[in-house]
Amino acid sequence: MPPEKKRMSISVKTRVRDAEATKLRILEAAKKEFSKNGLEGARVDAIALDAKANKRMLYHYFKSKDGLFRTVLEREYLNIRTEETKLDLENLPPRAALETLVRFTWEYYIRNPEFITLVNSENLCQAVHIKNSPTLRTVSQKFIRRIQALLDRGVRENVFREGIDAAQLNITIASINYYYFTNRFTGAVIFERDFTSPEALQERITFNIETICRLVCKN
Amino acid sequence: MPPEKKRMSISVKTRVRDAEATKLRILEAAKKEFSKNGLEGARVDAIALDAKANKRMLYHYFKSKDGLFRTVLEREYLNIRTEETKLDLENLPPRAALETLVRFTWEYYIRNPEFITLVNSENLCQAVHIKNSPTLRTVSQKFIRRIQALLDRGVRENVFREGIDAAQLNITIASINYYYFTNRFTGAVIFERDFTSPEALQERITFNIETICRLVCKN
DNA sequence: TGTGTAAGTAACTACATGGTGCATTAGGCG
DNA sequence: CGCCTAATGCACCATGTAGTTACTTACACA
Repeated sequence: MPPEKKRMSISVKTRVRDAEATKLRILEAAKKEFSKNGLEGARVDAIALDAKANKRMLYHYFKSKDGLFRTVLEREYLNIRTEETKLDLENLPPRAALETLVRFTWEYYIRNPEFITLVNSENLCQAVHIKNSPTLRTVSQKFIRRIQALLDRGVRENVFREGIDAAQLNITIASINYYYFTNRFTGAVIFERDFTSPEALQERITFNIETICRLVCKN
Repeated sequence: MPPEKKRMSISVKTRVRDAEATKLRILEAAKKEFSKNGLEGARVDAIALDAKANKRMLYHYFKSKDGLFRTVLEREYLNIRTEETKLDLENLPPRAALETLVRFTWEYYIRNPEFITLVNSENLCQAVHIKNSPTLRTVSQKFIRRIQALLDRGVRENVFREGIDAAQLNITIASINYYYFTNRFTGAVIFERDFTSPEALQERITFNIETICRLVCKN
């Protein structure tokens, strides 16, 4: 075998042994299983099976079930914050920027339903896994400062009301979108509607944008 | 023994065997355990122990772990709806009635933190336990109609905006209160605040009332 | 081409779990 | 008072669980 073919096999050819690929398969499978059944309900055997990996690998790379959960969760938080970063809030008029933010949050939850149940699991165990994550702290701070800057700009341009706290606003934006999805099953029983029909989704996002605009904007 | 003493023992004396009391102790213990650890995380042995009852009793009265969870959850839903019924929304000015409703929801979650985690568990398993509960359907319908009546009255009295849907409003009121509590642990990490300090609670309920009033009221 | 190391596998363990069979006992009722 | 039913208790089971031990195999580099 010529040496260049050997070299290629490192990066291009489908390798039989590929640590990174295996790790990723495990993480993807874990995300599915944890979000579907919760932290306690998730089965490591099921994760290993779905990842087409051996259970031993899972413990080799992530130490424990909780270690695996921690990694999954941190990746998910990083992912949403990264996507948020790409939002062009600074170059839009304040009101449009605000609406963009609300709509992004909404659509992110639709595209990533796992995120919500993972966060729920983490709160059930009182955030033990992320409590001491400096990375998470840093990206979160950045995000809040960005929203505060948007609020300040809106006030300067005389379109936003004064004295709104960025953290409170963030919590409210998250809540009206998050709650709708996480409680859609009990909601379907109580309100006797299909929460996921296109019409229902349309109605809700419209309502949510209205809610936030009336809260933040003048008039 | 005189017969009246025997009679008394049925209702007054501490009975060694008292089905209703045992049931109640099991239900209280189950509520604690299920809300603390989730449906999958809860241990029937722990429930029996805490209830000072035998595990056999638990299965005798509630058939299975899921049967017990169903009973606990239905009782909790009935409880919040019953308390809501006592709210004097009909005799207050519309705006005050709305504020009363928001404040009640907030305080109910503070007084009954278990409710939130129980509902989260139920949504994780896609509401299998309450899906076919006619009681729950009935009380929920009543509640929504009552809010719709309040909205209508507010419009007639020219203090509320037209065209607001009672279901959407209910979801929003629940969400801005519920989310704050259910996500207070991850929230503490992300926003670097104590979500449960008296000042934080005060700030949040004020913000939430403002949010709802600006959404519903004219001006 | 040979070799050390890291990737991968299968079988296993120790234990905890939800759930039961069966014997026992309290107490309301005739 | 004595009987019959419902409440209770104990010991047990089958199964599933997270985590591990001991081994094999691919492959990057010399």
